[in-house]
Order: sequence, then C-alpha cells, then structure tokens
Amino acid sequence: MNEKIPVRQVSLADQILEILIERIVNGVYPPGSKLSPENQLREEFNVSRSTIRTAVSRLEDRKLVHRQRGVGTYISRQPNISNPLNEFIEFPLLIKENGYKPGYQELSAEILVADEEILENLQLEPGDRVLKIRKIFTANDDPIIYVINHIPLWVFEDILTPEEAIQPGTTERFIEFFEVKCNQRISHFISTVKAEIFENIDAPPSLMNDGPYTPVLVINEIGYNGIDKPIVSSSEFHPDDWMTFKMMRRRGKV
Amino acid sequence: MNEKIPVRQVSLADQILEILIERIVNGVYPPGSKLSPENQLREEFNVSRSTIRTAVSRLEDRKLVHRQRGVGTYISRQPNISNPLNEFIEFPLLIKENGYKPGYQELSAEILVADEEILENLQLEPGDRVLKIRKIFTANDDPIIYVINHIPLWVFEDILTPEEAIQPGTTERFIEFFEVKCNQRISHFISTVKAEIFENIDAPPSLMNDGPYTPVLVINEIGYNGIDKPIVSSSEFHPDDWMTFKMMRRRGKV
DNA sequence: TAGTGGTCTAGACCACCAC
DNA sequence: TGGTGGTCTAGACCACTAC
Repeated sequence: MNEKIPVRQVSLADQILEILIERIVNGVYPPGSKLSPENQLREEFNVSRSTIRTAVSRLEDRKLVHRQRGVGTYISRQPNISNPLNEFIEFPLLIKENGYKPGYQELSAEILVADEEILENLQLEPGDRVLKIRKIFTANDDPIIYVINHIPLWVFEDILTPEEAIQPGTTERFIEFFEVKCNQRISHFISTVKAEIFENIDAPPSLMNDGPYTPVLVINEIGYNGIDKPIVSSSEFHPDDWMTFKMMRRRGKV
Repeated sequence: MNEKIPVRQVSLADQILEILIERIVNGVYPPGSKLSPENQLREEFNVSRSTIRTAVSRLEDRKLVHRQRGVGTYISRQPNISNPLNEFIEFPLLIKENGYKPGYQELSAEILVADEEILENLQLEPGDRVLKIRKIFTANDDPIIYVINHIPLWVFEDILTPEEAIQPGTTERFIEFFEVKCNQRISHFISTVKAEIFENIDAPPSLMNDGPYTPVLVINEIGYNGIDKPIVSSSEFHPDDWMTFKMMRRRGKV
C-alpha cells in the first residue's frame, strides 16, 4: 500500500482534505468531537505534518473545525452553510440543492457594441463588441431569477463565430462555457449587493408575482479570470424570498 | 541587523505580509507589475521560502496578487474592495471610511428572558436571559442603519451586573466589548441576506425617509466565538442606498 | 510534565513557461 | 535551459493547556 505511483494529479493535502470532509459529513467525526491529533493523522496518512496542517487549515478556513492550541482540533457544531452568497455557484445547481426543479429560459442573445458602462467594467476599447444574454431561471417552473450577462467577444472569438454564440443555450452551463470551451477559469467576482423594489428595475413582467413593490435583491458583478482580466459583467435580480442567501462574514483585517 | 531579539509577538509571515501590503498600497509595486520572485524575497527578508510563500498566499487569497507558475507573481489591477459585505467591520468605522461623520444612538437596552427564536439562535436553555439592545447608526446625522442585538447573559455576567450592562453605550464599540471586556473573540458570523421593503419590517419611523416602499437590505446573523459557541444574534436593517455593499464571490467547492 | 497546535527552517523535486 | 511557482519532507523549537 501507499506505493509511489505517480498519480499526483491532486495534491496530497487536497486528497487528505477530501477524506477528512467525507469523514465529517459521514459522521465518522461527529460534531463537537475531537479530530485526531496532527501527529496521529501524519502517521495514518504517512505524510509529513505540514501536509496534514495544510489540509486541516482549509477545514478551519471553512469553519468545519476549530483549533485550540495545547488542546486539540474539534469538529464544528454548526452545519456547513447552504446558500453561500459569497461563493459562486451555478443557479440550476443551487435551485436543485434547495429542493426545486431547476429550469432555464433564454430571453435574448445578441452581439452589440458595448456601452460606456460595460466598456469600463470589462476594460474594453470603444467600439469593442460584447455578447449580451438575458436569461430567466425557474424553480418548479416559477421564474425566480433574472440575469443579464455581458461577455466580451475576445473571450470566445477563437472558438465561436458570432452567429454560433447567439444560439440559444450556448452559455447555459456557465462554468463549462468559460472553462471548457473558452479555457478561461473564473477566479472570482467582485459584486455589489443592494435592495430594490420591482418598480425601479428593468425586468421582464413575468418575474413580477406580487406587484411593483416586491422587494428585489440586486447583485451587480464582474467576473475575473486567473490573470486579473474581466471576462463577464452580470446583473442578477432575485425577487421575493425564493432563496434566502446565506454567507459567512469573517473578521475584517488580518 | 536582524538580531534574534525575541520580539515575535507577530509571526514572521504576518510581518512580511504587512510589509508587502504596504508596498502595494504605496505603489512600490504598482498594479500590474511583477512581485520579486520568492527566492529573492527570501534573501531580502532572510527567512525561509515557505515563510515567504505563506505571506504571498495570503496576498493571493485577498486577490491583491495573482500567481502564474513558471512566470511570476503579479500585482492585481483591481483595487482592494471597500465595503466588504463578507467581512465584519464596525459600522462607525465603515461609515467613516465612506466619507461620512459617524454617529450612534441607543434606542433601548434591557435584560429579558429570551424568546424561542433567540433561544435557538444562541443555544440557550428556556428561561435564560439576554441583553437586548436596539441602536441606530447615523452618517452626517442621518439615520442609516438600524440594529437589534441579543447577547446572552453568560457572556458578560462575570464582569458586568445586569444594571451595568444596560447603561447606554456599553456595547457601542462592539468588538472592544466582546474581546477586551468579555474576552470573547468573535470568530465569524453566519448571516442571511435578503431584500425587504420598509412596510414589512419593524423599524423606528425615524429611519424612513422615502415612504413605506423604501427598499431595505436585511441581514440576520449569529456571531460565534473561537470555540463554536454563539455569543450574539443580530438583525441589521439598511434602508436605501447609503452604503452599497461589495464583496468578493469566490468559487464554490475546492 | 506530556501532549497539543503554531511557527520556521533547509532542502528537495516537480511542473510550467519563456527563451 | 534557467527561472518561476507548487508541493512535500524531516526536523526543530515554541506557546499553551491539562494533569
């Protein structure tokens, strides 16, 4: 066992992280219980202590465990949060995880010259064109999210003609579109969050179930690839309370 | 130089992190420029490479730099975000950073037996009491945030009598109250975020500038100490757009 | 005092990129 | 091929907690 087969596609630390997470969710380490000491895990997995520490530190980042110097590492009693607003997850997956049947509807897809705001958001030159897509996501066939995406032409012009790009569903699986087709890994989004009422936003009427004063959570964001270049500008509108977003707020500074 | 004086209150990695951040904000390393290679930093600071890597990894977490294997580490072009919704910062500080004069107004402070919701939030037993405080924060004397806090008695009963606890301003400086007075470090909050309209929330009328249909960003959250125990339950109400919250949304999973 | 987590070192090898 | 970041090891010492 533990032969040195060069199957190191995934780092040792990540593999151990996966195993520990699995043990936690499966109740091998119940909430509140003590995780094996680092030296013991070191022997069990036959790796160095720093490799163990890397894995456990990631658990700690996610607040799945907390460490106490001189005492030990304990499994958190709080469950992993479900709808993390501060993580980027594809909506159909999110809707599914919330127990609804996900659906998707493309309202429009067009290639156009970016206006000033989009130019700035996406760091483009005047006259540059973008793909604009308007979508609605449904849960149990009820429309619950309205999204407008702007994607610069340079992101996909090597692999898609403009005509192909505006075919319905091209960007339905968002992450796949960017990562597999365009070879652009989405690193993170910088987002602004605010509350609005339906009356003040420009959304399709089908989204409005409860009148013009329905509260709407609005998220405007820019997505960046691994080398700091914006590759998508989005606006998301979440009317009502279909999904309550959760998140972990950490300490500012340090 | 670099004598081994035992002034290691702060880890070497953190000290180096501070220095690097300072250099970035001061323009020593301008946006888009290349950070010195790790081996060069290793020599400059006279530490091991892994210490350097720890510091640079934290820069990368904050998206202040991005690393490219085989190429180098580059300073991000995006500025550090200002109003991070996913970090916990005291409101007066936040208001000040946004260029307004911060103010504070305590509406009420009382000790009472926790209701069922609060009991569950704070993991208390029936009959346990809590300190309930209602506050308003102002910017340039305009009320902009309404907050209700519930703090279990056990958090401060060793250092404050109930009579002292309800004196105005006791918890004004929130972090100081918990960390210095109560010796309870706030580790993180688990929050839910949603949009509402003024009409549907129970907030003081002074907060309402623009009628009952004013959109309000509502944050309900529970704060935990370092050993996974809830020490505060809060509701925050942010009407209008006084402050636009920003945040970084990272990739879900891995 | 024994055991825990926190920090740091010196060195090694690898994968990747530009030349 | 040389330089970069990515990973991992073995070992050391420290600070803290519980006993």
